[in-house]
Amino acid sequence: MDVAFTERELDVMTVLWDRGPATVAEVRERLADPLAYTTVLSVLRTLEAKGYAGHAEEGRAHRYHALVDRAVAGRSALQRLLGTVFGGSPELLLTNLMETRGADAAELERLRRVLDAHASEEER
Amino acid sequence: MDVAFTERELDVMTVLWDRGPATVAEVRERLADPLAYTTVLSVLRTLEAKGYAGHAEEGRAHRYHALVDRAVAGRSALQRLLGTVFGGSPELLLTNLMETRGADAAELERLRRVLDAHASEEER
DNA sequence: TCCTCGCTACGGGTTTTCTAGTAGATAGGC
DNA sequence: GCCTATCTACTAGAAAACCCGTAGCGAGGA
Repeated sequence: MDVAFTERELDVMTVLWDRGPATVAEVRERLADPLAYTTVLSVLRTLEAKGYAGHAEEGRAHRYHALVDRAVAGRSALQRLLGTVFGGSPELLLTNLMETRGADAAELERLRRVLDAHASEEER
Repeated sequence: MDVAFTERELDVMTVLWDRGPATVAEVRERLADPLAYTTVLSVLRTLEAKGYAGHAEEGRAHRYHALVDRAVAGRSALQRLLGTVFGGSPELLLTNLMETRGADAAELERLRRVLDAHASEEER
């Protein structure tokens, strides 16, 4: 499954992923940019029209929830990025990631473990 | 510096990054999607208008070249992705990357080295 | 010379994105 | 019962993205 969000849609989806099902007002107050209530509603509706989100009635309000998994969206985006900006090289991607945000020892250790986990996966 | 490309612009920039300065025709033939000559020209012109690309005259043709570094574009995109889809967690990002495309032993080794390089960087 | 080919310039049409206002319904307080 | 606050539905308009056609120009071959 391939997924593609616009910038604004991604902002909204992030809220749904982070906080779980939310009403328009809840999404709105967690958004970084100050948008009108109806603007947020519009974005949620397009998201729903595209099949990326759904909603359940809750009293008078609608509670929206993500229909695509965060990981799935991540895969699409990462693959795209890998194929374009990073020329298909995971090392380049990782290097770039490391250079930008300094990782402390603990985080480096966690990252190593991710690689280790995948290494043992490979053996089987 | 923050950079943001549309999907199509990214396709075109990728060609410029991969192949170096190129004419409209050259970009066009390396694009995955079959686009009209004038369409490619339009994209190149938008890129230039945004300051992301430039061109030099070459006979009757124009040879376009990237003005933003691949790494800079990568940083912007990665940061954005990290902050939204991956909830700020590099481990999650790396995990996703590993899960999608199986990495062989050699590649895992290269990735480890990237982390090592950054670890020694940290010590200083 | 004349015609064709390849290139840019210019213009334009369609769709999507982004933002928000207005209208109308309803629940809850006074 | 009535007013107010809060929702959704509907509408809308500007801007951007996307795609391409036509015109016009100049080089190079017939």
